[in-house]
This record gives sequence, C-alpha cells and structure tokens, in this order.
Amino acid sequence: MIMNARLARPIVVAPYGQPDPCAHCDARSHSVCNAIPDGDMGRLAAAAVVGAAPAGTCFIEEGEKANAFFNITAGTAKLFKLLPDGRRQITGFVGVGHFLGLAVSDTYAFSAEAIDPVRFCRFPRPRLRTLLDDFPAMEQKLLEVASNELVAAQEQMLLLGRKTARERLASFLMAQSRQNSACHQPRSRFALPMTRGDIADYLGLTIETVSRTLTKLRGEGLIEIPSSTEVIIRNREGLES
Amino acid sequence: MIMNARLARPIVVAPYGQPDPCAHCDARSHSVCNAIPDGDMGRLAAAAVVGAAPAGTCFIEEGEKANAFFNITAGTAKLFKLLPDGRRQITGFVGVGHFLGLAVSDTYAFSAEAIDPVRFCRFPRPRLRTLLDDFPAMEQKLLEVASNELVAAQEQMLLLGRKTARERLASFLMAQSRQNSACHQPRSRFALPMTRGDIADYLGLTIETVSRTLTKLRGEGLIEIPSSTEVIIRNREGLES
DNA sequence: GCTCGGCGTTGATCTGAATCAACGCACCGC
DNA sequence: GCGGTGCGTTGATTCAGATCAACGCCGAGC
Repeated sequence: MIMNARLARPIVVAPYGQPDPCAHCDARSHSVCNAIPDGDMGRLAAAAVVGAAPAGTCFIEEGEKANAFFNITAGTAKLFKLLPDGRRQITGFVGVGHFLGLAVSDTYAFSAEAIDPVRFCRFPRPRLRTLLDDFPAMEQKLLEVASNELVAAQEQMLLLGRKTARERLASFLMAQSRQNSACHQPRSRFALPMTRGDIADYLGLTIETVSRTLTKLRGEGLIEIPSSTEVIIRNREGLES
Repeated sequence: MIMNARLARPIVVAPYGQPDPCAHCDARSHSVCNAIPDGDMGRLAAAAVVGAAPAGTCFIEEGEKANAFFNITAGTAKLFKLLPDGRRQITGFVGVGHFLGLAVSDTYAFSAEAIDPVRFCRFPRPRLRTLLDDFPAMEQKLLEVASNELVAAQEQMLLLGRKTARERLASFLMAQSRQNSACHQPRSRFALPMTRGDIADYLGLTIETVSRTLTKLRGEGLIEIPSSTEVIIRNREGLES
C-alpha cells in the first residue's frame, strides 16, 4: 500500500551557510521580515532554518507542540482544523510571505499542508522572541498582519454563517481574483491551485455543491472555466450580487 | 414613533480629571493596560477618554472612520457584520478588558453594540501609537491578544462551516460556561446576557432552531434552563459529543 | 497499450434547518 | 386594568444543500 501523502513528513534542510541569504529572499518584500533593516539581515538569517514540504505533505500538525514559527518563501499551503470524525474546515490558503504559528498556546491550533511544493523559513520560538525584542518594528508589523487576518477571519465568519452557496462561491472567486493579482489591479483570469474539495472545505460546502454552483455561474455567463484549475471572471458586477 | 435604539449614539463624557484613575480601573487586570508599569499609569490615563453606551446602542459602526481604539471597562457588547439585506453575523461577544478596533484599515470592519450598559476607554489612534512606541510590552501584549483571537476565530469558522445545530449550541454553552467563570474552574450555572436572536446570529442559525435545540438538550437532561437567560450544565461529558 | 485511482461533473433523492405561522408570557406606558 | 410590543416557544411546511450514485476524463505506473 502506498503511504498516505498527508502523513509524510517534510524534508528539512540545514541552516543557511551562505552569507545573507535573506537579502535575496523572494518572500522578503511580502513579509514581516522587511521590518528588519538591511544591515541586520545576517542575524535574521542566523535564526532561520529553511525547509521544504513536497505537495501534499503536512508541515504543521494541529495539536502538536508548537516550537517554531514559519514564514512561507515559496508555494501555497492550506490551513485547516479537523473534527474527530474527519470533517474538515480550511481556515485559509497562504502563499509567499505569510507568517504562521502566531498562537500563544504551546500547541498548534491548526494543521498546514502544502498544496504545491512549499519552501519556508522556520524560526524556533525563543529565537523569534529575541528577534522581536531587538526589532520592535517587526513586532509592530506582526501586529499589523495579525489585525488584518482578524478582519479577514470575521469576513469569513460572515460568509460561513450567513451567505448562500452562490454567494460564497462569488465572494471566494472575487477574493481569489483580488489576491492572485496582488499589487496589480485585479485580473479577471487566474488560477485556482486548490481542488474542489479544498474549496468546499474552505466555504463550508460539499464538493458537489461547489461543482454545481460553478457550473451554474458559468451557465449564466458570469464566469468561464477554461480548465478546472483556471477561472475567468466575465461579469464582475453580476458576481457581486 | 420611537427611535430605533440601535441608531442612538452613546454618551461620551469628558477625559479623566482625577489623578491616576487607571490604577483603580476594573479592567486593568484583564487587559492590555497591565503591560504598563504603575508609575506610567498617568500617561495612559491622559491618553484615554472614558465613555458609556447604554444597552442597545452602537458605539462602533462598521464602515465608519476608525479614529479610535476602545477598551471595555464594564458591561458586555456584541460585535457584528451586516449584509446589505440585513442578514447579520455576530463575530463575538466581548466583556471587561477587551480591546477593540485593531484593524489597520481606516474604517471599522465591524459594528459594536452594547448588550447591557457598557463603559469604555477611548484612545485616539495617534495617541495609542505613541503609547505603544513607548511601551513595547503593551504592543507585545496586544500581539498576544490578537493571536488568541485569531485562534478563537478559526475555531468559530470550524463551528460555522462544519458543525450541526446541536454541536454549535453545545460548543457555545461549553465556551460560555468556561469564560463566564473566567479564572475560576468552569461553573455549571451561568448567565446568557444575550438574546436568542443574538445567539442565532453568532452561531449561524435562526432563532427557532436555537430555541428548539435548547429545548431538546433540556429534554435529554444535558442542561437545565431555570430562566431564559440562565443555563445549568447537568452533563458536561454528554454535551461534548 | 491497458488498468487504476483521483478528480470533477451531473442526476436522483433525502434531510436538517429555514421559513411561515400561531401563541404565551412578561413588561411597559397609559 | 388594558392594549401593545418584544421575546421565546412550538408546530407545520418548504427548500437549499447534503447525500448517494453513476460516469467521464486524465495522468501514472506497468
């Protein structure tokens, strides 16, 4: 029998050997790291251990001892919580620059699984605490990030508690379109790296409902679905309703 | 016609005149304020403006200019978001010591309405920024608080996305029992200051379903409902399922 | 080339919670 | 005392989305 990919452990490689790797990190401009002045990047690099998680592997497991923080430097991951009977709620999809593991508790409050191959920096808790004490600007940045996530979480609660399947899909597509294009203006064509099952677990629906609703939106000319992992928004205003 | 209470504005009174009122504040021990050393309480007090919101009034309005932060010093409030057609999602109930308004955006992401008479300290944004710069311990505390709220928000997403009505009520009652007794061990008898409508909007259900489900749990001997605002948990383990 | 398994779609049916409706009760102002 | 209003409960009915089921497609492994 083939081993369940979800249980496989990620490969963790050695700490940085080369000088100042953070300075050339893809994630830096998107992340809390940019609160640290150039001259001190060496210290940041010294605290980090880089790692990688192949697609489909969990690199954070809910309930396990939370002894490190993560900063995604490549790829996309899904964060989720499980009920004992296997029901799953995905609480978010995170990409490059996202900072993970803020919980104060000593165990992780959620699991994280790589959707495509993920690379990350791993900071042992005490090291990060020292860094934050030395660079209050980074702590400030983290607070800012956490505040924004809290706002997003409230928006998601509204979606999960009060929106219809149709509204959930529409909100989701709009949000994906917005963030897939990041700083640029929202693009109407974008990729959905996650499966229908992931979308369902994110929106509190079933796979079938997601599929059906997408088909319906397509039928109404609001969107196009060139491939199952790509969407084009045809009618932005119509989708808002 | 009688004016809708929700639209009434709270009464805001003048800044503290007496010396060092924060030192005797009920909220201090529960709040981020306790990160500030005793000797500097005067500065904290100088930045704060106290205010009060009678039961039923909104003291934060979603979408309005966010020019202040709030710290609850008495009472309970509900935080919520509205859809254009009036559907409401309550994102949380907050009590003494709770800090509000962390959003980085320049408008509030949610509304806040007093359930019972609420008193609060109000910090203009720039003043708070100065305070945080001077007292990094407070910023650290805030980050801690925000992290915990994020964890709670994820738990709530799991509830809203994947739990049945019965499970939602059970989780809600357990959580209320836990927090109503705060530092003490969880008490089996506690008050529910909010209405059935509030509970429904918090759990993503309707009033009728909340009422029916509570009746059912009572029928099974898991809880007792001496008055509509009071609950006694009879069977903690049974309620966990 | 073929089989197999994962993913997505579509159809038929079922069901948990929403909706619609009626009523009891406590509280308030008059 | 008496209507009025808000809140909670209970019953009947409906319906959006879940569940159950079948099938097509595509890539991987042999």
